[in-house]
Amino acid sequence: MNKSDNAKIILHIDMNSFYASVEMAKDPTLMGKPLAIAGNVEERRGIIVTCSYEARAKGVKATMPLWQARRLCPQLIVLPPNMKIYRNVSEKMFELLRTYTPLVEPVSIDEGYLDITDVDIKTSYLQFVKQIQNDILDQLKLPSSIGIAPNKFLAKMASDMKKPLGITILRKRDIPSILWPMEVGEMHGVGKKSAEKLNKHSILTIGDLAKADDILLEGVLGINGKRMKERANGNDHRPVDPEAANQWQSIGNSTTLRADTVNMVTIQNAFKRLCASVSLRMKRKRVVSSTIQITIRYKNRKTVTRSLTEEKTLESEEEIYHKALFLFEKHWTGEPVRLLGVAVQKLIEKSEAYKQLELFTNEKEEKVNQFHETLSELQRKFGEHIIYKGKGHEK
DNA sequence: TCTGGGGTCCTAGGACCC
DNA sequence: TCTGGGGTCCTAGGACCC
Repeated sequence: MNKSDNAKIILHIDMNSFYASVEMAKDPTLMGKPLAIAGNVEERRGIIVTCSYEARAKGVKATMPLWQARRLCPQLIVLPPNMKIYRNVSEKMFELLRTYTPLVEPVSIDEGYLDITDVDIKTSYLQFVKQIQNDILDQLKLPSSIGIAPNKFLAKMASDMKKPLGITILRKRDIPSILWPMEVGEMHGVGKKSAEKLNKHSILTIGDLAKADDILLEGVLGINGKRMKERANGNDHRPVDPEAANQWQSIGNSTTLRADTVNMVTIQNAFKRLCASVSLRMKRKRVVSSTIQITIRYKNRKTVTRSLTEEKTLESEEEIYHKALFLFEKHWTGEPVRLLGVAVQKLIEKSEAYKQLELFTNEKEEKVNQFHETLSELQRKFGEHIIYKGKGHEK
């Protein structure tokens, strides 16, 4: 028994159909109507990003092609995403959450974890959480669902159980009756592929997973098998980390072209826009990178990624564009291209990058000096006929 | 006439070094 | 005659999430 773990009280806050709700808060005449946010609204490739509960009632779902959604719900109101506004509202939402505790970890634009273990609560936890939910609704006009549990995993599963505007408490002792009867694919972290694999071994529910054989699980899911079994048993020791959201692993942009193309000018222009955006975002976050990756998706949806790593770090639009185009020209099969992407990885904070460069240069100098000392020593010993052919003399 | 765009983490093979 | 084993880095692909 882990005392500190048992004692924790974690919340998972999930905004209900966030983009659609923000649009409704902005324009109340949309309330109560079937509303969808979709990318590429005017083009055939649009898909539903999110939709209101009124639209869901008609069968409209996220990731559904727009034309299909319109067929199911002819009255559907469709708006393009306005990410700037959503990000702004999201920031306000997290600011509000930080008034309850500094231990707030944003997970995405519309969800996050709170550790309220050490918050001095005068009323009951349920009352306290109701207050948070009401404050978000009053101040931002946005509905949310909140899970209360002893760890992140259970809180996440709990927030998903009642939508919209739900509050769900999931205690360890509730696990056999509430969590275990659920299908294994409903578990956070178990997607379609893993669920299929588990089903083949007669692991159908979260309860089956909780009791499954360790060796079998490792064979089916690798290292993730053990982790998922632990979670199915209600164990999850990940702390709520307010800094996690500021530690970027990669920054990338991609775009599906208006039509599949082999036109080099179209391709270059797309890369230019993508690289400009990636470079701008790097500058804002004050990071540089030494690894660049491009993505090419072909007409038949086959997707390849190609990357390169260099000693020198990249940051400017021109440098990134140059490398991206180099990678594209080297690896393109010549088939029609559907999507292009550019991403930078292995990010280093700009301030750190200078330090590392200095260190690297110093090391190099030291090595050169050492070499020359050795050389002089040898020359003293054996005479001048030992001649050093440096790089510049080769070929 | 189907399937966007933003991410994270893990795996597996090959190169290379000791 | 036939050849180990550990470690790290790089690259590409895949699963998963919102």
